[in-house]
Amino acid sequence: MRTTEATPRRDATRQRILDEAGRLFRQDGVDGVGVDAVMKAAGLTHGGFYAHFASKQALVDQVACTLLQRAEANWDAISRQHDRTQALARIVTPYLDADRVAAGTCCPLPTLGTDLARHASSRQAIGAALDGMIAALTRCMPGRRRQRALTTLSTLVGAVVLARLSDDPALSKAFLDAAADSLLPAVKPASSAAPP
Amino acid sequence: MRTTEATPRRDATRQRILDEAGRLFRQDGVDGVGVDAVMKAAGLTHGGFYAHFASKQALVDQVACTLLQRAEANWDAISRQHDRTQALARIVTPYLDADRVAAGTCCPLPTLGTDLARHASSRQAIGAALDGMIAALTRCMPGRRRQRALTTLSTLVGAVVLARLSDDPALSKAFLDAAADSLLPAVKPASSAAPP
DNA sequence: TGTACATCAGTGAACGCGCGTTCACTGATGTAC
DNA sequence: TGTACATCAGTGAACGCGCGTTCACTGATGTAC
Repeated sequence: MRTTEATPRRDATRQRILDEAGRLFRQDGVDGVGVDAVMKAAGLTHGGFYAHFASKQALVDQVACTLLQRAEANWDAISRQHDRTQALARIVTPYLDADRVAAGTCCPLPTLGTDLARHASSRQAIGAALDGMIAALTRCMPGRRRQRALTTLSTLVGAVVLARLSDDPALSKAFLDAAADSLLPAVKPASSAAPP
Repeated sequence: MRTTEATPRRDATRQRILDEAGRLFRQDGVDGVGVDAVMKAAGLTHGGFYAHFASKQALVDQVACTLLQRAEANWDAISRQHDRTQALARIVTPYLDADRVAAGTCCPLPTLGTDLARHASSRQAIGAALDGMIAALTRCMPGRRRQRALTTLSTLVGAVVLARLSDDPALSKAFLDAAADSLLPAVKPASSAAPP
């Protein structure tokens, strides 16, 4: 890798590579997207990649950290700026947005979760971001019960995994809507067995 | 691929390949496990693979269908042989078993979900098995509410995804336990359930 | 201001390794007589 | 029962393609004077 100073143009290119890689990795998986495809999406040729990243693995690490830290920062801000109920709605609703899931701009946990569990690298940064997301969710729970935040996150992640897996668009949407209804009881008060 | 009759010995070998592939694919992902590794795990050399399967893709399809249909049949039987509450416990408890998750013998949805969404093939069979699993879960819900079954499945899948992603064993177990507590509100006893 | 030179981001051909796949062959099992 | 032959499951060397990686080169940008 060439080791040169940072430069406006260089930084912009690097950011474009990161953005496109983030989108493509979430859509087709780390192993399903080559360096070639990432660079092409960024409007470049594959050879230039190594002027920005030491290896594909380094790109994967960077993408994972960036996306998770961004998600954590977002949830953290929301959970501090709003009251419990509204904060939860502002976290859950966009998370379960069907368009976002389809476009590959959703949370990295459902789409890259299994990939990251395997390409295990920089797991420390991943763990820190995960802890932050849990802390933000806990702030949204009645009584700040962490256990309930863990379950909420599980439901969110599982719903997106299953929505992506479902061939039938109706079933796909049903998973997302069911999760939203269950996690935001204010919208639909039918949910009976919510443990206090 | 050689096209010969079925034979006891042939069938046993084929089954061994399927079993090992199922375990390895769930542990390390479809792209993380080569034909070589699968055959080695089955006590054979890689060359013989194509006497049993037309291609690696064919093996992936077969493994996915087999595992999902087995899970569906298991849930279906449980949901018909027990009352609602106990059936749910017999489904949820082994699903969230930490040892099973670690050993790669858990449900294929969390581990292969994203893989299958990408290697999209035989999605029809996958969809059918998924429908069956939802139907079985619905039978366990008060009022047989399908929406609640969808959420339950999301929570189960998400908890396993997150447990596998977590570096910290304590956090990993916390995801599984939180989901179990949330999905089995009344019952506390750890009923030893039958294997799939 | 224009010219000469240095530096830089990006190009694209080429390399090499891994992995899916093929195939000629082998040792074992089963069968006919 | 033993011998000869056919069939089979599995072996392991080899092939070829894809993809990560390297590198000599190019055109553009910036700087010195």
